Amino acid sequence: MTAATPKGERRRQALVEAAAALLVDGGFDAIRHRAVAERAGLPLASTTYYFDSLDELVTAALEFHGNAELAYGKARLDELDPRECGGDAFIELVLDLLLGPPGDGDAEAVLLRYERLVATGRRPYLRPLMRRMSGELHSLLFDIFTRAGQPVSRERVEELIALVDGAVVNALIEISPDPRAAARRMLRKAMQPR
Amino acid sequence: MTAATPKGERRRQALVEAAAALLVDGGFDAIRHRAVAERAGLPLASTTYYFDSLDELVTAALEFHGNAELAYGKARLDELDPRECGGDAFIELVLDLLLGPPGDGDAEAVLLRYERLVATGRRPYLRPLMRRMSGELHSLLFDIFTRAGQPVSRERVEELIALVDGAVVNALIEISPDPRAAARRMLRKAMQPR
DNA sequence: CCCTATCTGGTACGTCCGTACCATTAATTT
DNA sequence: AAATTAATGGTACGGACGTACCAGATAGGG
Repeated sequence: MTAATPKGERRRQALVEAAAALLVDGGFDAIRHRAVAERAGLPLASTTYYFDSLDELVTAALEFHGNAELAYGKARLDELDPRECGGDAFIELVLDLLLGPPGDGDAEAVLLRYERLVATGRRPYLRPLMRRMSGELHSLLFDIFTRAGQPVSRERVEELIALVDGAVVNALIEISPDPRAAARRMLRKAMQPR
Repeated sequence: MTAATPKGERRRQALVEAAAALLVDGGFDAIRHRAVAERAGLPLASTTYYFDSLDELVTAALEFHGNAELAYGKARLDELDPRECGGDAFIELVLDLLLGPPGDGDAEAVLLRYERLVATGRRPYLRPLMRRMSGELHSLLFDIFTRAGQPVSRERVEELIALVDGAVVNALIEISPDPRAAARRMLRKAMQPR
């Protein structure tokens, strides 16, 4: 169900944002009617009024969060100074796009991106959305490589993404996971000139 | 709690196997007291009698399934004929170790391995176990490369594993996912002589 | 103004869950 | 055989969940 009134639209949006916040904090399973309503400061019934099912709410939350991530990526592309992308800085840029900007809750934040990919395996209804967002991310990386004076094939982009993703997933089982460091190591090795 | 009687031990084992089967079918969330009991043909209370908590049951199931996978890998290593591991056959062997033998429920089966990795991110109590199993798998692959006359560094093994894992996770969002094919493509490219 | 469509929010139903309880039975030890 | 320990299985409790319901409030168009 969609809102028909400006106020209704604002309410609906508040629910989506609350759901996205829960998604970041606790993964897909954290998105529940009651939790979303409480986080948005709205009554329980508002969640069923604006969303026909929980899946719809989950989809909206994922889309919201994905768009935010893509917007961040595009901003980074726009402000990219081709003279300043020597090796290490460029690698950090790529990591920022794939893992999000570095921070305290690093492992926690990174986890979500990969939880999303895997969770999609058991939630087919998310596939179209995930495909779209994944495609845009690939294009974004392609553009960034090109702009940085390191043109690559689309195939190569996929290869590098796979390398980073694999490094991250395998780093998650460490005692104190540092997926970003693992990804950095792999990326550095793969990108060093031969 | 552990069993003290042979019959009790058998019952406990039946529960572990039922839980492992559920794990394969439906992921971690599918392991619930009632489901395990029903699958094992035992009463609900038997699950709480032999396992102090659900986490303990989950851990036992993961360990059981992991050991089975490792045993499969070791068997493949033992029967390996160094004369028969030309390019493609060898690649399939590596894929078998990392994704399990190919089959109908391919995508479904593959999903579990990656769900495990990611789920470990939110279940710290699984980390020691996962680390052990992951380490053994790495060693196994290292041995196989060596035995096959393609010696590699441990670092290179990690790199190839990451590549496969990344390819798989990214393949999961396709309309009809074929993670094995995606992994094969990446692996082939990475291993072709330069 | 009123009427109608939209929205609000409290409440309740049915289900599933983890876990606990406990009287009974089986097995083992003394 | 008696006593002690282990195992069994039916049942119940309290909580969380998705979802439905509905009386009341609100707001825009006639």
